Amino acid sequence: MYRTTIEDAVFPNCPIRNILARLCDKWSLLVIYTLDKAGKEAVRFKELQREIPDISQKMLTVTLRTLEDDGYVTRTVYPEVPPRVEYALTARAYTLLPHVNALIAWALENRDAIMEDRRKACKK
Amino acid sequence: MYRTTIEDAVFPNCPIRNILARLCDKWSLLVIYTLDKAGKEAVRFKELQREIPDISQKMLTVTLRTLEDDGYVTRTVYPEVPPRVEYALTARAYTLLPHVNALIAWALENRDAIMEDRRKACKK
DNA sequence: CGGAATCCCTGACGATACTG
DNA sequence: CAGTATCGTCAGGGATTCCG
Repeated sequence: MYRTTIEDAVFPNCPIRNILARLCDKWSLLVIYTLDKAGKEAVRFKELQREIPDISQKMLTVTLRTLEDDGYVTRTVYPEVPPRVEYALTARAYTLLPHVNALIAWALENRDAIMEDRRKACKK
Repeated sequence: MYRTTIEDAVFPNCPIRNILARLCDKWSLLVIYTLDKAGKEAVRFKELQREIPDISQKMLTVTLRTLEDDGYVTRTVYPEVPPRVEYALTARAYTLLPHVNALIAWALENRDAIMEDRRKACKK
């Protein structure tokens, strides 16, 4: 199973590439947002899948592992049968969340106008 | 020449997927940031390439066109020889910029800690 | 100078099947 | 339940060439 690359080759210190580009893959922001929205301390794997119905099970696993690697998420395995695994946001993730939520709010406000522009551009 | 997809199939109204995921490709944020950083009204194509040396000419073109489609950037062609084309951020882009800059600042603050976590995770 | 067109390839991602 | 393993696809992206 793969994970995304560790560092950008040409600009190893570029915060946009090394930190933001990683958060900006297809699913990461959505997973963080969903974990927060749940309003609980911890969320089970299956529950996340229900909240994001069109993510594949593989990509949910990979995304969570990558988020764990970068310290946004903790993964807790309870030695039960059947197994129970819970994911929770870290303190770091909570300092990021206001910015993410601001972005989402901005996107919501501008969605209609942007989609309209996009449609126009598409017809040309 | 391709451009990224227009709408997300399953959640056509999801602001994260339709607006943010588009901004979060490999180059868009960096181009917006670079246009802003230049501190001018308009920036020429070649100049952008110099500022982002490892972007290919094709991807710079595609990224700029997509940003134009979504109304973040204007493209002005001057009928000269040799041709001159200038790109500028729109008002919409300027309302987005504070959020982007906040994210970049956050990434800078947390870069060392995140990279450290990432390295540890990598060794396991 | 600022592209467009073409070719090509990697890796991100999905689907499916299997497992402790 | 929460994964891992395997395989296949294809779109994102690079390199190169050509053009007004």
